[in-house]
Amino acid sequence: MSARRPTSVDVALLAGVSRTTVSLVLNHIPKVNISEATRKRVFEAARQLNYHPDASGRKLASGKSKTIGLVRLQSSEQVFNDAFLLQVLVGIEQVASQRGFHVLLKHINHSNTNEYSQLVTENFVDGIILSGPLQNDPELMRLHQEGVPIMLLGQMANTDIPFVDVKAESGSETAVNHLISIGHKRIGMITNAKLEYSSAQQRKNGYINALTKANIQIDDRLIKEGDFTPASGFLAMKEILKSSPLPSAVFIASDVVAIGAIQAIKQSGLRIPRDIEIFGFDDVPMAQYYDPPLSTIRLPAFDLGWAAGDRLIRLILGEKLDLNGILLDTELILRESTSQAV
Amino acid sequence: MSARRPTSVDVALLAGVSRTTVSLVLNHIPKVNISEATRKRVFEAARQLNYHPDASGRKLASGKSKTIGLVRLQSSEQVFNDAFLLQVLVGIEQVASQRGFHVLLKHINHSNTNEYSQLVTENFVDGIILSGPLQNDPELMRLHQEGVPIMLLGQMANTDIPFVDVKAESGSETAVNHLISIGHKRIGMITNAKLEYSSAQQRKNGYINALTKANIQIDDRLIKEGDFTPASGFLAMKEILKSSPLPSAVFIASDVVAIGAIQAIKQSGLRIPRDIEIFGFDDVPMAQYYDPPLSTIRLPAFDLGWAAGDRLIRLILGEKLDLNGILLDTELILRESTSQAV
DNA sequence: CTGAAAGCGCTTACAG
DNA sequence: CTGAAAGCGCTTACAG
Repeated sequence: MSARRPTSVDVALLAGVSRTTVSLVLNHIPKVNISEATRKRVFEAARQLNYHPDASGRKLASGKSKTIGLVRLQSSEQVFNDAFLLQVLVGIEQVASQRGFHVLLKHINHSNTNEYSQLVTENFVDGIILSGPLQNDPELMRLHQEGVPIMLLGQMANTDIPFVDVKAESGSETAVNHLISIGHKRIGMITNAKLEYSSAQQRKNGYINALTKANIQIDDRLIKEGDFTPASGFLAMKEILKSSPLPSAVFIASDVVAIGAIQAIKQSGLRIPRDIEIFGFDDVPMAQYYDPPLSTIRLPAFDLGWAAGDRLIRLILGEKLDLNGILLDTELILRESTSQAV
Repeated sequence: MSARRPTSVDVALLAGVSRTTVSLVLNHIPKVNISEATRKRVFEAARQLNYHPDASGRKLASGKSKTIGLVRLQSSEQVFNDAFLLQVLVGIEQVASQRGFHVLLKHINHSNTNEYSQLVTENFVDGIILSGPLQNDPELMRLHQEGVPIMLLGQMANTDIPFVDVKAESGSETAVNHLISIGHKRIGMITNAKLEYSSAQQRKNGYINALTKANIQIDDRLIKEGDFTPASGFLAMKEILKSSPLPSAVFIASDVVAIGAIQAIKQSGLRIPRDIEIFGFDDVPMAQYYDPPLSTIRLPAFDLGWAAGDRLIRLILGEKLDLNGILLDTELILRESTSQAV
């Protein structure tokens, strides 16, 4: 940059006050009586010099970085297909920017989970949002023990780490109940991910619950695992299509995985929903443009991000949270991939 | 956090050296002769105390934040549909983490473009990557003039701001040439975005070039504007379908916009590619799962992110770039949304 | 209503 | 081969 950056000293000099006053005024510290006239002079001087406080100076003195880290445990391929993440991200960003926080993004492979702790141990961020927590992550537990503000997007069993999640289990149950209500008895399932992801286990539980309550026998041969990608859905559906008799409906716990499964069905010459009905999960923006448009469970992705950001920031600011975790509702979205009639 | 964070003083004390030496050793400063024995002691002390240098202290002293900002000019709705962004993001992240940089993400609405300059004027980041530059952004020019390291993902006319972009114009031309080569004479187009985005103008230019060189008259009634979303593609295609005679093929400069257009075509009872052929652009991960799978122009999204990150970091480190801008190649991907035969 | 001073935790010439 | 010292630009008790 040209010239020298103006510092708070320059502003103080120009306004004829101390640096203390400059800081007090510019940061809008409440409960300090500073005359209107003085405030005016400070603001004017700052404007005139085009002064912007240096982030690192502020950070060092205050101990706060005003930055939150969004950490995501996923491989690159998984990320590429994550239509959901963007909405969450925007939710986080919006609440963060409202509160004067910045968002740092970090993708981590499973292999080196400890890489993200660096963010926090170097005081680079004031706290982190961990998306897609694994059921067993010792590094995470260590950080939590040390008092690092952490917000889980998802859930972890046997911990008191605060979280924001969606009622995935009841969402799945609703989906499968709907399939049962329109007459299906043989219902397959493809998970959204490996079961070590909490979201995968929850969604599967909902499926099991619905069938069990309806006294329908669980058939393990109709349950396959996806792993976030369309390709995994394609493969899983190929497997399911080998079973006999075929299921009349398949609940796929991820819209993105579902698109691959749909292609497998079409390639085998079957029609949706005539020959086989499909139910998704997530309601990604594209789902209504699938052919046929996908019945699914809407996840409030933006709200999820917003809530996680909001609660993490409150934690950072030292507020006590009323609840350790909150669960957002899902919504049943019926489109043409399932039959309308009862 | 429990206890007090260990500082470099603690390490120095334990290792029996000065803070200078601690800093020199831990940062692997080249060209300083420090005995192996001393180095060992420092490393051991740091390990023992679980010492991690504080980012803000380092930042303040060195003047470098080791962070780059990724700024994206888009509305929320546009972001939600941006399948492309994630791949770019991962590319940027990977090169950044290799070089020890972090990535800060910021989405900005057109309305307040000056919001992103704050990142840089507060020294929060060492430089920024601006994705989706508008053709007229005075704030950007100001930052560039001040010497702020900026890397454009896309291009801006009449500036010498460094950029990384894709050969979009020739990519479009290739796509349309292909359509011409298989016999189409009446070819429509839907842009990916409003023409104030450089990428939109480039892609349209390629379309115009191809038609012109083939001596096909441009028919403005067959050219509609998209704006990143499937919904915009749906609407644009509805318009095109009102024209008579109908085009036999439509080039849609965005796969995401194309999915909406495809739905409009199906709703009108026409078949793809039998009645109308569709050519996309971007090759988003989902494109091969469209029905029919979409012929498109592949954008090297990851490479684009990687190159932008790499070059920005080199700029930040004070290296001279050989070229002010680089252009990556696209690739023709033929699938079933266009007829195979010549 | 406002200021002088200490301190946050590093890096980096400079000196020897 | 290593250290003493200054300085980066803020904030924040403390004092008056």
